[in-house]
Amino acid sequence: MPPTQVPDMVVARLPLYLRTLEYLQRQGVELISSAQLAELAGVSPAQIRKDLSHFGRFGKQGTGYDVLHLRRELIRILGLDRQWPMALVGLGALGQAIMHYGGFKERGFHIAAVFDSDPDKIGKQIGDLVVMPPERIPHELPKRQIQIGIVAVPPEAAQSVANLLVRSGVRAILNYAPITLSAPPEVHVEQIDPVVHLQHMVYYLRHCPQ
Amino acid sequence: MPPTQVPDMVVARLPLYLRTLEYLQRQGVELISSAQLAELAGVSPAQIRKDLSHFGRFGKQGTGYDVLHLRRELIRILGLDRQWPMALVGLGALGQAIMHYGGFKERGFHIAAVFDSDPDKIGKQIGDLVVMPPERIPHELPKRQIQIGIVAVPPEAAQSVANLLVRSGVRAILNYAPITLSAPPEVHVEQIDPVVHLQHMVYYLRHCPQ
DNA sequence: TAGATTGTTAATCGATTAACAATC
DNA sequence: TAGATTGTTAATCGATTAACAATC
Repeated sequence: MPPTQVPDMVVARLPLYLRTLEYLQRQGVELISSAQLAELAGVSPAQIRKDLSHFGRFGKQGTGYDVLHLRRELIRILGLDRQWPMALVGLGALGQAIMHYGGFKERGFHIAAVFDSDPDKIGKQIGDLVVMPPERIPHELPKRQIQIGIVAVPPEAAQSVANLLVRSGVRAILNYAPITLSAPPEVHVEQIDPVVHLQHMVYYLRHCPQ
Repeated sequence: MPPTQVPDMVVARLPLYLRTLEYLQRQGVELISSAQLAELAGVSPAQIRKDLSHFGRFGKQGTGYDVLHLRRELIRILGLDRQWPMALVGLGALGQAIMHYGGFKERGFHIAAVFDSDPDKIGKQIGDLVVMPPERIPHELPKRQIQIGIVAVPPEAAQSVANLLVRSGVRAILNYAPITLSAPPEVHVEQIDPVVHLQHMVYYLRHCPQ
């Protein structure tokens, strides 16, 4: 129950469990064992039980876990029982794709402010938002209580955008620029770089027979 | 020198080092110490030296690493000294964004075949490719020597697309569908799900003061 | 040579797994 | 009750870090 100090690797797996439970719910499954859930989530049964034990006791011996109940508990633990507004910086091809990505709204996230430094884009309407210049970040973010920033600018600009976001009260940054951002320890940064994943896998294509 | 058995976590970090070296090269830096490289890559100096030691000795005591030389070595180690053609399955909003993502070509990856099951999309020209139905995957992939697949279909369809890719000789899958794919151990699967990253970070927004 | 930094070993740290008592 | 599966402890495993001899 008390999140005394949960390892970050454990927290990182909770969204995977949640996603699997949502999948099971769509399939109409009501009850699931740690063994079955582990199979679907790609981890070991012991790991699921150990991970969950950091937060409480959610199963029933001899029976397993109630899918709907465990899902609700994970939503509560992760803090997903509310909407999370985000700021998107950068409206190039990538930024526009992020802007229109359907997966956010479904799961409680939405883009509540958009910024780009291109004069041709500033003032343009996108959905129900108007593109603003980055100088407006320090004013707009606190006003809209935005704590999450998405960085989708070229790598040269990414660090200065991140600094601006941090100065404006952002505490979580999802970085799509192919560069490692530095940020104070209280700001959480995660990175999405498809090429890094591809390069990682290519190592094995080259080093494994066939 | 001999990749006797390198831990996967080490291989996973090599692309980050490579990316940092490319950044340094753009900045005109020619020589770098493990301490400086570590700072930029967001890891510890000892970890960089330990990681590299699995593959050989690339530095010079008292001096550090030659940026250009270490970059070339990492490219060779990762198997990036060639072009890698990929197959993209799914041409919804996400698939189209992936199709037009500029980061691939720059770094030696390109989409060499596109598939979608929508009759309205099949036959359409995109760049210099023609959209084909998924049934063509087993024929087209071996013909074009494609070993990498990108999955960008709805979650319900993702596992069956993955199965089809595996049967057609793919050995690496980059999965954008929000579901954990199962695949035989010789096939490497990596996942990109921005919402999982956001959910992970939100835990700390909720659990840390302020 | 003196100073700096690597490459490598040994020590520490933490995460995963195995096993089983508790219990539904 | 008998069977099944959790929650939890202890053992294992592996990754990271610290430290320093080697060496440029």
